[in-house]
Amino acid sequence: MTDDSSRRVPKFRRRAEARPDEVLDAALDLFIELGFTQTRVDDIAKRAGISKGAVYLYFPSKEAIMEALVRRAVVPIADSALEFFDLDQDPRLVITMVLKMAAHRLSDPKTTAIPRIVFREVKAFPQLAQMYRREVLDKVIPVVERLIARGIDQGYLRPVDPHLTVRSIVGPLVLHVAMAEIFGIMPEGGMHFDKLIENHLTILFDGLSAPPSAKQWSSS
Amino acid sequence: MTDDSSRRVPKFRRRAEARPDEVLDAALDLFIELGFTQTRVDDIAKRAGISKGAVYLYFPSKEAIMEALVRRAVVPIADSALEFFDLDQDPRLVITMVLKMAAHRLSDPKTTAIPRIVFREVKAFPQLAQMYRREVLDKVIPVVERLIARGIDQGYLRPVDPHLTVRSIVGPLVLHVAMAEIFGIMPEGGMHFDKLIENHLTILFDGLSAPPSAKQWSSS
DNA sequence: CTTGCAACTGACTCTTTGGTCAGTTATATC
DNA sequence: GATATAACTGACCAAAGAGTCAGTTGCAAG
Repeated sequence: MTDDSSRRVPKFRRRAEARPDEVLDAALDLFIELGFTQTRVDDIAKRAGISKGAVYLYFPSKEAIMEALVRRAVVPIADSALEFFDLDQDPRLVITMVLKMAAHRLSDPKTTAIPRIVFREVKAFPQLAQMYRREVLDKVIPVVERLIARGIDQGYLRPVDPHLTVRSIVGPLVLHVAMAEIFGIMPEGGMHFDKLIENHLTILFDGLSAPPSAKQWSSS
Repeated sequence: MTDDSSRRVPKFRRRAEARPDEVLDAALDLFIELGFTQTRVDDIAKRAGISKGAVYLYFPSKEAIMEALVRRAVVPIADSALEFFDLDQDPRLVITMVLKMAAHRLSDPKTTAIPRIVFREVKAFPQLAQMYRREVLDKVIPVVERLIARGIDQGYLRPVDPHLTVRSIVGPLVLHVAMAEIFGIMPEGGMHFDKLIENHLTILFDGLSAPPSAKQWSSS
């Protein structure tokens, strides 16, 4: 921990350079399954195929594992989300594409793993929520807001509040996942993300109200 | 603990009949603040103004406190929610009323306390989630679905999937609360529930798309 | 084969905390 | 005041689990 002399060439023999990642993978599974407090460091070690002592060669504490876990996952998320935004399209096309992509990704439990952990451990690790916010939400949300604002300017969308409208766009998808995750409430026969998105997009763009010819509705 | 003779009239002297509720109140605060595992029984006792031993006079274990806590809260929730549903109205009026009422209630952190606890402790206490589902969601959701189905039959609403549409109605509100709770993301100057609901209802009923005269959109 | 060292082990310590219980206090009744 | 007993206390115990470290193992270089 003290010297870093010239002879320390990085290609030196080493039985396992991949250990830290193996530990994080093991920890991820267990933190999802049991939560942070209920997971024993010994279990993480066992699952990673090493002893508890070895874990402490790579991480100074259990909390550090949690931190590293989220840090490792957090950066790629925003990047992969942002690549679908094209601000020069009809925003409805972009929203359609992005939601379909999101739904597809959410079919894989791995996608929701990190958010789930962050949600559950906010109180114990506020810095994780901050990190997630900074690295993911603060990057993605403004882009969506800009997309909406632009859509309004260009006459595609009615004049709505971009900030609040973000919630109307993604809220249903989040709730769909959350209800299934927490309460096991889902459509018969599966999550049917495609149907959810289709149903949601219809409402989102065209509204719930029956066409003009039907009984009217004036927003008070 | 063994006899129950005739002289045991229930009005007998007793210094505190309200103790169990006091313990639950204390536990609620602490479970929200710290989560179940991080909360010590001693802390619950202290906050309830008694000693740890006294807690065990009323509850056989720490887990039993958690269980009783949710059980106590869960029944009134559905009842108070259902009183606002009137199936013979224009469903848009009903939805508007209910969402405004919900938003008002959500301004009080107490309202979200139990759901937050249930959410955080699902893995450790699956029976809590089941209880919440049975006592709250399974009572409320079907009513909303019936409201939507009826609205479609009566020509107020377009033909959508009632089950999935529930998510489009309440998802945005849930996300609004969750984002504020977890990440501190909210509109400048406060939660502005009124504005959220207004913005959401506009979209929900009339859609995001600009009026017909503008550029068109055909749902593929 | 010998040597050197990074990688690793697992028994141990120390702290925390759920749960117990022998003893104390407060109150109602006579 | 005397007595019975419900209500309560807090010191104690035992289990669990985070973190430590003296010792062991296995690989690479000469």
